[in-house]
Amino acid sequence: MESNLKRMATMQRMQSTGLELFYQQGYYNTSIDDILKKLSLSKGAFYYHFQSKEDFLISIIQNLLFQKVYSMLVEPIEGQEDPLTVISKSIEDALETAEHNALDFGFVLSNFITEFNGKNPQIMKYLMDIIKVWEVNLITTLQKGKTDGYVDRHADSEAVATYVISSYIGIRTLMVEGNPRMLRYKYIQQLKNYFKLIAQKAIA
Amino acid sequence: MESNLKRMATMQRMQSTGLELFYQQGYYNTSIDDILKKLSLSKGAFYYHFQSKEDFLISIIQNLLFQKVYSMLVEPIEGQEDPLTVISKSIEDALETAEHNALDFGFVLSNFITEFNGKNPQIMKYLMDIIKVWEVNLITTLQKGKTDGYVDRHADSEAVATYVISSYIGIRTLMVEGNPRMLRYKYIQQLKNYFKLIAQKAIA
DNA sequence: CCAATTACCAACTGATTGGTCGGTTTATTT
DNA sequence: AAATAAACCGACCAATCAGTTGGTAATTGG
Repeated sequence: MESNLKRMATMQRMQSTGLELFYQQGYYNTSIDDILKKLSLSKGAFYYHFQSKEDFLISIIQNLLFQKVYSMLVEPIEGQEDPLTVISKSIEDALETAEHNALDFGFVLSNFITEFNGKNPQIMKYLMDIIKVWEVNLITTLQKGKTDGYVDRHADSEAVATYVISSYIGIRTLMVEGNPRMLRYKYIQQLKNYFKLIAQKAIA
Repeated sequence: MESNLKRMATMQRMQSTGLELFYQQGYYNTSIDDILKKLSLSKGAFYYHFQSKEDFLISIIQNLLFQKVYSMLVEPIEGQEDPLTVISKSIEDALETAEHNALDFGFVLSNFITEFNGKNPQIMKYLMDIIKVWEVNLITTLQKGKTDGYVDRHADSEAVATYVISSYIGIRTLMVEGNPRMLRYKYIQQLKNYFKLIAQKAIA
């Protein structure tokens, strides 16, 4: 029974390192040996815990990635009033994380979408499901914002959500090169401008 | 002298097929044999014309990709009056191309950026240079739009350009899955809303 | 304390890849 | 027509990779 803990601990270590390397080098460009070398583990250990490289990836997406995206981009918005403020805040936080050090999980997600597009429909489904959760939450929050008087009633919540997600994915793609700090500043500035429009009456 | 034409023709065929497969399957996931098989050519032919796979890719980026992005996203805007209208038109056209059939080169560009990020700085530079050309052109056109009275003088042209590029890259990433037609519609709708703001006075 | 289960090791396999090389065919020049 | 060069062929090499297998070390329950 206690061994179950060790099993989980080892699997977690593998998943965590796997996500890190998959993010840095891409899934197809990262060999299982790369991951194992970093952990000082052997092939046998890997295939004892996971059926295949793909099975390993799926477990990472559904366990690690989903949770991280959720806690970073969904939870901070959920049920809050003044949606436009909390949405821009959550995105700004995500971009700041990205700028300072390392793993911005929203970006990991969009990287994976790009990498697996047209190659692995099953993986794509898991990834798009995470996007969907974010999207639905944005829409719900925006709609609630309408009844609470924060959002213009004429705004198309679905379209706004799409636009927000798009611009976030795009700015993260651009931030990999160039001056991330400046890019973030410019981006947030325009996002807030855009939100002003939605907060107004009878324009959107 | 005449043989030079044959050389160029063969190289063009290789580059064209190469770009198509690199776009569909990714660079690292496409073997040289994949390309040669499609062209009924041999390894020898490939290495007669190109030094390496990487050299091949660079030639594709600098010859094919650059020109295509330029003619699709830069040229239609260049020197035109009423910048906001022509910009949204050019993006709408690009998305329509993407939706209907095949190669949307702006998206090829952003796919490559994602794939080579952190792996090949040299390739990244070539790719970001193309983005830069687009960005500079957007900024120039927006600035000209200010003096011509189409764009609000208070608008931050650089920030607007960044925001436009970001959202385009993002929506294309999303369009790979889901309903591309609807996504395009929603996106363009919001882009035009955003542009209304910039056309107004003293807000942006 | 011992047997059984869990966790892990590391050599190996078969397939794929980028790249090489000696040779053949096709076109051009003289 | 002969000689030269350009264009292409395809077998081969070394490296890499996902996955297998037969074993060993550590843990645990009886």
